[in-house]
Amino acid sequence: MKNGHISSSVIKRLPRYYRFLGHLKKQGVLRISSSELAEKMRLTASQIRQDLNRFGGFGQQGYGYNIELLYEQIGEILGINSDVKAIMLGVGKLGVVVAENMDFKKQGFTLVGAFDIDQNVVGKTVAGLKVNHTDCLEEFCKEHKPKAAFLCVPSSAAEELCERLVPLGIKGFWNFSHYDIKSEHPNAEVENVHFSDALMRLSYKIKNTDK
Amino acid sequence: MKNGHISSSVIKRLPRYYRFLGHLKKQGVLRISSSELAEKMRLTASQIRQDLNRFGGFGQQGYGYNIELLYEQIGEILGINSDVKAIMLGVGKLGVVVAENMDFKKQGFTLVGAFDIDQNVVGKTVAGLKVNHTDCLEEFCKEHKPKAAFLCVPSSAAEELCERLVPLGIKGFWNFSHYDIKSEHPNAEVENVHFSDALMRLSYKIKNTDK
DNA sequence: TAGATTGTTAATCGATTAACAATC
DNA sequence: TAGATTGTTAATCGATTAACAATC
Repeated sequence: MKNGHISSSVIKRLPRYYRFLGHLKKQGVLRISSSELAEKMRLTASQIRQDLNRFGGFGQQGYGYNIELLYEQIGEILGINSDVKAIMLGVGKLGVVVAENMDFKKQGFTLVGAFDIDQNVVGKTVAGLKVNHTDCLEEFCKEHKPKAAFLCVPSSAAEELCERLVPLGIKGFWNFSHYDIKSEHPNAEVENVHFSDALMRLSYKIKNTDK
Repeated sequence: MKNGHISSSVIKRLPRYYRFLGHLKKQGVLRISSSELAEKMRLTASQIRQDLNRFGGFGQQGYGYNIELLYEQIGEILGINSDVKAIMLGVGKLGVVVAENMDFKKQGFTLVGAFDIDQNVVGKTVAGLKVNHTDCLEEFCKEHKPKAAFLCVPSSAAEELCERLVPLGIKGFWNFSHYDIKSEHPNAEVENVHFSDALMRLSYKIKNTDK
């Protein structure tokens, strides 16, 4: 929209750039041109130059891009180095796997709390945190002021939770539930992880190959 | 591209339509107009009519869309009713959660096999299936001819696995690893579930709100 | 029939690609 | 310097939105 605004098409591609650059860096490659990178990533050189240039002139004419530097820059853009406090809602099987197997620091988050309504779960320790009852949400948020919520609850619970979380200052949701946060809370930032959506699209694609 | 080709922008929206229609159906709503649905989903009525019309005239002038019917049609388009054989690669914590908590039938898949290289896991039962050693992959695929693979392995293992799976007739990948299948196997159908990508984008969005 | 709402064409907007002058 | 490759403008392509005639 306004100048300086970065389109979501560009943002969506950033983590992939970050991943490819990370690999190249690990392999000890020092520089790469937009056309070489384009070939690896199956994009056009033009698109890469356009994308990167939205954020500044990271390249150098006649040379290309310094991988180490570009990797750092993209990380910075994505906020990898920030430290956003996040809480986990729902500590069922999925919540536990997510909480214990992700290194949130690498994405710029710190998990500061975990909540569930199940008395069999409340009090247990997950990812080094004692699980609180969801009743404590208001109190906890007023004290710790988390800005992100990871929703690993059924969609029935998600609706009510979002109604509470938004006024409590939660700005962003990492949403594993099927509740459509964006349509009810258009100002919230939302990243959905809808397993079944992905599977349905895969089903479509498999059905419609070579058409 | 060619006429009859459905753009991926449209495909991406289909599961969301399906979800909203499912809710409306459950609520007992019988019909809906494109403008009512647009308001609920925060889309434009135009877009909804365009999207649906790619697949046929499901609506009726002066009336709108029959919810039950449209729901069924979109399900059919997505291949919800097909029965694609799928295998799970990697039965670690994530693989187990995915295998045991998804109702694959609802997305048109049947899980017919599970594989791991860890001898502590091989032989165990997951989602009703005995876990095989990955060494048996070739034999198994020749016998059962699965068309989809669910990759819940580290990216180091994913590369080699894809090299084996593609020649074995796997057409589609549901990829939880960070290995970039598409850039090495451009003809494979791929749906990525990259947890950390979503988190990085969320980080970006939180950092750049109200800009 | 009159009113409502689709299907569909045309207009607009945005994203991608191509081209090339700037410059390392 | 000459060659390479960026940054950036212009051209193209595709997706979204608007408009309206068709029709239930």
